[in-house]
Amino acid sequence: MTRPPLPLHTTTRLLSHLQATRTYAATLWNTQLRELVRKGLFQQGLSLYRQMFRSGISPNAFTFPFVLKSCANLSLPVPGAQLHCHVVKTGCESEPFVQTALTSMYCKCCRTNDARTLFDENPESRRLTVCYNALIAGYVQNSLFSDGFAMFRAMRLAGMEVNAITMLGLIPGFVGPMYLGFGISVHCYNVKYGLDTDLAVGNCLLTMYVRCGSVELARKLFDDIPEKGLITWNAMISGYAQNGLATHVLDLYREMELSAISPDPTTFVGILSSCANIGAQNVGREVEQKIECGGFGFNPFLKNALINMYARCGNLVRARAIFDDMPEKNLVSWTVIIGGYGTHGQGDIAVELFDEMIGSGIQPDGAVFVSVLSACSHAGLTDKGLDYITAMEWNYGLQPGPEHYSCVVDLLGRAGRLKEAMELIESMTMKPDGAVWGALLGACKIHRNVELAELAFERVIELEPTNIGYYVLLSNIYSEAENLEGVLRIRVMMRERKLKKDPGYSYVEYRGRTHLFVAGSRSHAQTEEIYAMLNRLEDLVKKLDMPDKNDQERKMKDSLAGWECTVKSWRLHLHS
DNA sequence: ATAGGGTTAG
Repeated sequence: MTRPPLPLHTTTRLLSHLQATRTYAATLWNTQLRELVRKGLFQQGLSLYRQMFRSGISPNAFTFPFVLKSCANLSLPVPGAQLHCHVVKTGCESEPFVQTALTSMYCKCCRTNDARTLFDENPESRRLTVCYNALIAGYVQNSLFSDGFAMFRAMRLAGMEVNAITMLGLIPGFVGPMYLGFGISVHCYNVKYGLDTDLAVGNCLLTMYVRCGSVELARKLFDDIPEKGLITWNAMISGYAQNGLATHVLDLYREMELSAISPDPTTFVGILSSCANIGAQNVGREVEQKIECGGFGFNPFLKNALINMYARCGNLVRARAIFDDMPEKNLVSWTVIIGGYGTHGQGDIAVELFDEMIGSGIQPDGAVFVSVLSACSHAGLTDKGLDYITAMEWNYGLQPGPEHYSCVVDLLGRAGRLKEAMELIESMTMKPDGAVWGALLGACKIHRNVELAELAFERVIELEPTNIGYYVLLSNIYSEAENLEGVLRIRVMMRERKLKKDPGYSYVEYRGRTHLFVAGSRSHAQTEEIYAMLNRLEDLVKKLDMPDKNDQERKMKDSLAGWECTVKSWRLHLHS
């Protein structure tokens, strides 16, 4: 029954055939792996690698870069380190592609030290630009800027070639106005690279200028780039949006529509955030159409941006509809909808939503507490707000920042609890910022406390000497207290400091047209009718302010409660 | 075939 042994030459042939098949098999696996990684299916990529390993197929130098990239993107240092062992076992460690992939993997997993060890232990990596590039980018992305710069210096001292990708890794490390002049020196490197990388460096510089606080320089560079790509447009639009220059954003968007580049979700995010800031709901609706047409309707970033836009424009019904329709709401979705209800005086709904969010198991962060706390203060839910600030620290282990303290000072202040507000400020562990003292000053205005107002004012202008709003606020407090000497003193102060109040203005959209109202101006064609309507509304609100006679009237008052502040702010804008 | 990089909501 035993088989005769095969002749030796057959065995060798079989073995070499098997070897060849195995190499071929590895190639097949690699191809599949590449496809998965290219599509961003990193999880699947990793399981394919595991399958490959179990099948006894030896991975090669072409395999590792793909798998390492998957680990990097999923931020999995443990499987990453395991792969490192496989690399050593299969003798691929000196392969430049594998080395850089390993370095990058360690950096993306926040293990810059391991990446550095790898670099130091492989003498040949000191001769590879790509290794320096990976390490520089890794340091910068982990905010280890000085290490990144040191690496760049070492690279130049070693006489290594610096290329565009070195710059792409290095430039994001330049944060702060002192680096603004750096753009020019980047151009001095005059490195040769393909047009697309050239453009990427431009995009990167543009973003750097914005982050260093100069949208002007960014715009100059933008205008200098002859063939702008999608990312160039996006970087400029986001730059304006992040600096609150909403009208610039909308102008640029119109310009972009005339160019050959079509917008993508990133573009729309910037546009929508600007629409939210200036209440441009008609542009927002237009963008929503474009999103649907472009097939981006399911992008969660865009859904959140849309909810925010509608909520801030006052269209809570539409905002809520999109919110309810979202299959997976994240923390930002909840934050924007809570903030939306809060800013429109519907604090009760905001609070309900916050509790619902907690109930659904979402871990809150500082930002969502800001939105729920400000909702409480706008709706007069003082005790509820105080409960939240306590819970924030004790139940969720979040350290309140100045932005939370200013909400609570506002909360206590509006309720007339000025003494407690003051005590809270004194108990703060960090230095109070302008908004904290500003909130106290605002509360002093409501409750006519001149003495405390003077103290708050003194503190707030130390921190924000050019914020004109605070001078106006104190001047109004003096004027209500008939302290003319005080009013005069503030006026002199403002003149000395050359502070001039820009006239207030607002936009009101009506039937698809945007109307501009400037304080004191009666230039609108329907000024007379508008004032007449405002007076009627104001009378109505005053009448409703009388003691309640019956339930019916109270209900009416409730339903109009939100209107009061709207009417008042309109009056402010229309009346000098 | 394979590495290193640019834009993103509150």
